[in-house]
Amino acid sequence: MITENKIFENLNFITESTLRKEITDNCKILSFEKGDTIVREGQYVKILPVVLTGAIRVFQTKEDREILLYYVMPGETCMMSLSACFFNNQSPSKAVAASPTEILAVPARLITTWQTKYASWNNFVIRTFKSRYDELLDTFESVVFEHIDQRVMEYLQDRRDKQEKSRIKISHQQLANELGTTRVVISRILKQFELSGKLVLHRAEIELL
Amino acid sequence: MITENKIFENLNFITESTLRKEITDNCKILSFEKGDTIVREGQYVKILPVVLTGAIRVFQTKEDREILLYYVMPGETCMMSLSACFFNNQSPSKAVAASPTEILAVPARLITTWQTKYASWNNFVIRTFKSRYDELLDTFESVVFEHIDQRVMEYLQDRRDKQEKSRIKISHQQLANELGTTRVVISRILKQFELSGKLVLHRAEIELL
DNA sequence: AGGAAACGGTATCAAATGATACACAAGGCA
DNA sequence: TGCCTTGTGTATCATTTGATACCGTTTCCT
Repeated sequence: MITENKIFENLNFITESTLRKEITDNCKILSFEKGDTIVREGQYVKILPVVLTGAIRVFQTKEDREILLYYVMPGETCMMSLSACFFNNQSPSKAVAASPTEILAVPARLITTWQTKYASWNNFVIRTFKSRYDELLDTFESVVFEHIDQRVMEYLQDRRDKQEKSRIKISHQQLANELGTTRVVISRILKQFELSGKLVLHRAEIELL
Repeated sequence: MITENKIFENLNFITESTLRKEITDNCKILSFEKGDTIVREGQYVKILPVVLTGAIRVFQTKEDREILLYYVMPGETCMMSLSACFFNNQSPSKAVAASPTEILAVPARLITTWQTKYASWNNFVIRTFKSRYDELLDTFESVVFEHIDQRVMEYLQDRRDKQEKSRIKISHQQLANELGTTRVVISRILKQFELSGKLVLHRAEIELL
């Protein structure tokens, strides 16, 4: 079936055929446009979104500031929702589709059931907890011990390594929102980097050298 | 037996008697003096420490700066070790006994076994992942969006609420190490708070009003 | 008692970051 | 074409935080 292909080509770590059947029987696919809000701050979460295509941006806000927590990529799920589902909690952060995105919506009640029943699902859950924690700890360390200019450079290098292109499409405002600072600060820092020959600035695009 | 009492009076969430037996058969109790290092940064972790008495302080360091991640209290375990055990990883942070501390040392290999076998253990694992994540996220938010003076006040109020005493035994240097800043900064802020009548300073002790 | 170590107060200066304001350019769209 | 939105450069000033230095006090240890 066409639907099953779409699901399991990104969820190939799910090996048990009985689990595959449970998934197709109990879950549905939801689609979001770029910019759509998937989870609001403080929302009670009833489903676990597993990304099939696209990406979800999870971030924190305070007044007009934002800071990125992480992106949920295909085959991954959202830490917030996962822990919120386990304990019927509110999500502490916002989640927005970073591009046109399709998710597999897993009903909250099945998460724990499957976890005791299927090794691969349990693995998925544990792996999510662990990698999201490590990620957050990493970001935490940067925020605590590093200056913004280093964080900017690391962010750009990280992006470059992931996309394997040295031109990164992002505006100064967006970059500020990723790092929890303001546009002016970013513009100032980027200009310094350009003057010292580390990168070249284009409109809404940064070219690392 | 006296040992079993010591173990399970703090681990009363472990209900299965078979699991209790496995614990007494396979685990041992380790004792640490205040200040003893339990896990070094970058160490491979072979056992999961579950605190029976005392407390473990888990924190990050960079040069001469420190910042608190969390305390592991009786009946709790350390997130780092847990995730390090699951994936045979290095611990990203340091752990030190905050007071004379006894731990139950669970061999790493049993963590996953028990997790699929015993509901209460699985619960313990998931609960640990979740609460440590929430804690870290909370600290993260403070560091990103708040000024140090607010963080100092929140730290003190938090301590007061936990110990139910308005006199908090802590030196300025220790407080700086909890919050990732320096002694002079803390002294300055505390003096402001004292002048504005929010607290009274004593030697190595802060009295909240 | 005497000295070392820990603790805290404070002044001075520097650096990092933030806030505000304004100007101009590029691109989209009616 | 003309206008509006978005993106960027940059100056000025304020605030926050950090670094350093020096001093006096308290506590601990021998």
